[in-house]
Amino acid sequence: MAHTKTPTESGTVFSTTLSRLRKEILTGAIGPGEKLRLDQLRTTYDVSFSPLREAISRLVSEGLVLQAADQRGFQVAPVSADNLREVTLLRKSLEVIALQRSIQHGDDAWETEVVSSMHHLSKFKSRNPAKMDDIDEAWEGWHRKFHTALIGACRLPVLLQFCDTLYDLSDRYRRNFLQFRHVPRDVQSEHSAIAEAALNRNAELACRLMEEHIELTATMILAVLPTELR
Amino acid sequence: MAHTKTPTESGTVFSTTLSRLRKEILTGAIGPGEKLRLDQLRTTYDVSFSPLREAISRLVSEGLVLQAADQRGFQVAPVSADNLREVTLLRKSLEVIALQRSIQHGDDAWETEVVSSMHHLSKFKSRNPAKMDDIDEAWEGWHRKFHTALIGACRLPVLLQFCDTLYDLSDRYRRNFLQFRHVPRDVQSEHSAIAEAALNRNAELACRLMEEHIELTATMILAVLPTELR
DNA sequence: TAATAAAATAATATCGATAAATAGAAAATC
DNA sequence: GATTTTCTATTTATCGATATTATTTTATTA
Repeated sequence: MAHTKTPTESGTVFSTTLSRLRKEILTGAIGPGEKLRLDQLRTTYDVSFSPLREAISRLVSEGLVLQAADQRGFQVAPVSADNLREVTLLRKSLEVIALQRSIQHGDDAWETEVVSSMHHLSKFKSRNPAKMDDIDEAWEGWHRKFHTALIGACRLPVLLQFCDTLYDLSDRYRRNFLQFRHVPRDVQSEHSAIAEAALNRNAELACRLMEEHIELTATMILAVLPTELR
Repeated sequence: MAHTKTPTESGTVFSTTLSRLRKEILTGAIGPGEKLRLDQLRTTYDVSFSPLREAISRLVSEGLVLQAADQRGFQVAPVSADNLREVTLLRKSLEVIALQRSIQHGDDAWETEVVSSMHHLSKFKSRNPAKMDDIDEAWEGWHRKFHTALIGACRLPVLLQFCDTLYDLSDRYRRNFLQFRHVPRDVQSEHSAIAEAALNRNAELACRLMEEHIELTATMILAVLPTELR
């Protein structure tokens, strides 16, 4: 079978499989606690075991997948209020460190990135519940870019890695439990306030706003989290 | 070939390969920046590609191995003063959070673990430079157990994972650059002071001592780090 | 009928082989 | 002589098959 590669997909089988798996877990297409059946995934993704297992193995380090005991495979990490609280606590602690340094070191390129991602994000007036899928995916992309841009100039690559992991871990909660609900909140203003403070090099304010932003999201998720998970 | 399994080795091929690789990188048996030749490792460890690559993939997430561009394999993460400074900064930030909570929540089992690992560690009067290998490996084991025990009761599993990763990352510097040097320092006293403060539930003191302990080690490594790495 | 054991089934972990890509060496060109 | 090009050798990434382990089903016994 001549494998006809989709032009948009590039890189190795491993990396595309990793992205695909991560996305399915973040969106909830593969739900919390769900068992990962290797043979089924292998068929669905049309790949062999090696790159599939390699991808899953990465997600284990990231905490999105749990490795059961030997010979008993993998499962998507379960969700719980405790886990969300921990992830939120860590995200606040680490993003504040990163943001503070980023504001300190940020150069022109950094400002450009912040302004640009902020601009793209602000173009989504209201997240139209009609044609959700496409728009949502785009919004999610820019939202992540925005948060990444803000802390991107901190010059601490290991920390950025941690922040990225924590973003994924909390993102899963938001996308699984907050997606289709009406939230009484002006996220747009929160974002622009953070961006403004950052660009004005007001580190203290920016960090405080960021903490509040992260905390508020977590609070809203906790409020709607099924009781059996609390 | 009937694969005769060594009785001491247990678990999957993957997990033993992961441990072995990690150890070789931490000790410097495979040095910083060194390329990982898959076929050579495969022969040395007598395993096949799948579990080998899976193990390497994990080490990439941990930051001990770098994945080069597609199709260009892996290399052990290089060392640099900047990286050591970052890892030190993060270790201090995160271990303090963990230690503070651990002191807050620690129960009898926690106290026992701390006392026990402290005791074992203190039995190594001076690290005899003669029969280094065996003694050093044992000391390294208890040293890690001690640090793990201190923060073990924090009830933040994700944080513990981060701390473990950071311990590895800084441990590599210590074992590669400080091992055979005489250090003008009473590490034993530092450890017992931290343990005492923790058991007395004096979180503030314990955290301060821990920060100093981590910082001091880093300072000494930086002092002897080859100039081209600074 | 409940509990246990045996057999069948399904899933995982690992292997050895193949295909694809890169890096290095030799030849050709300017 | 330096630079580019082609060919070869090495190395990586991926595959499909096999062996091992867990789970479910069926049969057996108390």
